[in-house]
Amino acid sequence: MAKYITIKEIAKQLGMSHSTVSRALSDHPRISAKTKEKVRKLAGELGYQANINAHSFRSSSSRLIGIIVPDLSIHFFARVVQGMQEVLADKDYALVLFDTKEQLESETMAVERCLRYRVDGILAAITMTTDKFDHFSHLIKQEVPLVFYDRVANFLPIPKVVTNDYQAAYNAVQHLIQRGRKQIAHITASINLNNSNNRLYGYMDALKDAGMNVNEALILYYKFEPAAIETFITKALKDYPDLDAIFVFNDYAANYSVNVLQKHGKRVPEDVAVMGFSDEPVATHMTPQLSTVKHAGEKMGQLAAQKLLAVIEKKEPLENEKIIIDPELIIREST
Amino acid sequence: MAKYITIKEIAKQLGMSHSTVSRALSDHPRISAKTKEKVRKLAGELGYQANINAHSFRSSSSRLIGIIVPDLSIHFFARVVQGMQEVLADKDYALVLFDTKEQLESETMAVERCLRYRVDGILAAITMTTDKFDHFSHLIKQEVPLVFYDRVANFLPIPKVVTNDYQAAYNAVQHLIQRGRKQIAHITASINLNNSNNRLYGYMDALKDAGMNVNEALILYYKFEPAAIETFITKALKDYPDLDAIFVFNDYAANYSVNVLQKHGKRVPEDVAVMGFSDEPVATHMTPQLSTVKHAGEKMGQLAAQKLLAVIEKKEPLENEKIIIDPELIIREST
DNA sequence: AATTGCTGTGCACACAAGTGCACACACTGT
DNA sequence: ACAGTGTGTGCACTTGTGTGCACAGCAATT
Repeated sequence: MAKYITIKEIAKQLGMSHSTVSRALSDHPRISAKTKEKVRKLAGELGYQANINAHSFRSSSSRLIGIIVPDLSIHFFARVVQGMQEVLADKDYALVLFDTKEQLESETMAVERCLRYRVDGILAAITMTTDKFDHFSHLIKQEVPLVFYDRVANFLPIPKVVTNDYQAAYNAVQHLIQRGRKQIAHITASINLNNSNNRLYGYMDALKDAGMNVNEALILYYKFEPAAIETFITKALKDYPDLDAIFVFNDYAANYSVNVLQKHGKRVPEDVAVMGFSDEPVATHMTPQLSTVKHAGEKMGQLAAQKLLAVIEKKEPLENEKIIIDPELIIREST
Repeated sequence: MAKYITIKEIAKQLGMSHSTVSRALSDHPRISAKTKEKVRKLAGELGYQANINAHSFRSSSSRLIGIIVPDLSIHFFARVVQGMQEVLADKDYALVLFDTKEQLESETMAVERCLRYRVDGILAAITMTTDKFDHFSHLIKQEVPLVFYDRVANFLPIPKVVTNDYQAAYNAVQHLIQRGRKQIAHITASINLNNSNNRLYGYMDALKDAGMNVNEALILYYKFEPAAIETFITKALKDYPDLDAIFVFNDYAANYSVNVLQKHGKRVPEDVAVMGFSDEPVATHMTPQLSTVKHAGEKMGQLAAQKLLAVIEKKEPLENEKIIIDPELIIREST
């Protein structure tokens, strides 16, 4: 069992009361310089570290922030968490991490655990399967500071940090059109996430605004079975031999699409341009390097953490504020 | 401020003492079924969650495990953390995450914070720049359960979970030799990590055992400046036109090496075979797909967490045990 | 010399939850 | 009727830290 050093131990060794030690360590004016020196010296030697646990009682602040992440192995989310830590560590908060593995059940459990650990606030991105929100409503009722990032439940009246998926998709498709592409397919996620829906609407509107038709046969609602992409592209190439661009909702699926196209003897970008979304590492590792939309993970993490701190520290009531990170196209070789 | 529900609140609303509520919730035999029912009903309605903080006082167990990671955005480490969570969540531990960004200073701070939060144990991988170990010695002195994973300080007498880097590299190079390669270069990391050193020794011994010479001119001690790889390969191709394989210490650098080779008009694997290390997502996303060595992140996380739990629960003294995960070659297109 | 002021220290309590112990009450048996 | 037994509940104390308040000790002022 760990032998943690407490102020009591220091007090015992110095023959003074624990309150004197406490005051000496917090540089209280009514403690003599001599006593302070003695206490600090011994604390240093013993490697004393204040028990945050005990401190949380009096201050009713645990100095813990709950981080709810759908899948940490997605590079974007790892970057978000890094951004959060940068901001939170500065203010002496630690991160309690919960990876929900895209499972609603894990998400509910994560929220419960956050309550038990009495976290000072929660940063959450919902799973792809989240269709109940009682656990979040409950947090709001108990006035636990909560900020959504990236994957948000729009109808819940709390701050949210998101990328402008609609605009990003619109710009991406507009870019393809400006490159002279006439027949642009789209692969989207067949789930109830605003992100992919907004990207879908951005795609549609960009086409419409350019006077082009939206063709449902050229839209794949992808359910994360790679084979569906191959089937879709094969059929699309047969039915629409003039297909000359695909806009894909994430870089992994875009990479897979490129592989399928190349298998069919299509050159990318000469025959078919491919545009991804997120700027994951894969984008620069593929051949050709993928044009994509920057999904600024670190920045999103920082903004979300800053917003949460503002809510915690200023005791602002939760507001339905939306912080939007503007999209940025990254044009590489695939378009 | 968050309105957390306490047993006191429940007791107040039901007009009984908090100890009765406490006993009712823990199904104490001396509480009537009627009382238990009333308490449980109200607890459910109010969304009561026990305060782990308060509980840690009496049990002197915070139910927190400190996770020290060099860089969460490296896919391998994200997988390790996921593996850890799988094991720890089952036992009702939560993860306090510290990303050290490969900085010794951050690592020292992370250890201090772990002490302040009174974590029940720590899982750590050291940074590439860690050359002082006082912070870890201090943990050992205070008997805080500690297990190293992947990046370990060998001389510290605590459990470690590692992949057999030597054997993995040996097998990888042996595979290249079996494919008929005669002139095999190696790119290693020029840092004091056992991992890359062991991979280097594995490379050397595989060559020697096959009766081949180790040529220092064909070894690059890489300092994470990509330009160095281009310079190295260009010079190696000029000086040794028969260069027909490169074994690289990680997949990202391997991917970059493939790009450089292709730029020089070399076909991979026909002219030069390339072998990576880690099986990061990039390995399957590149063209050609990269042969590499499996670096089983999730499994490593699970093993490390299990070992830590064993130390915590059985109160085993820290031992200098080494858990070795056997290497597994993944042969794809690049060899 | 007595009073006042100032400074340093210690005591007691707060916080949330759990537990040993004591006590109250109901019921049983003699 | 009363001791004995069993059951349900509350009190008080525990944990580490910080803070309000009281008080001790000493110096300065009256």
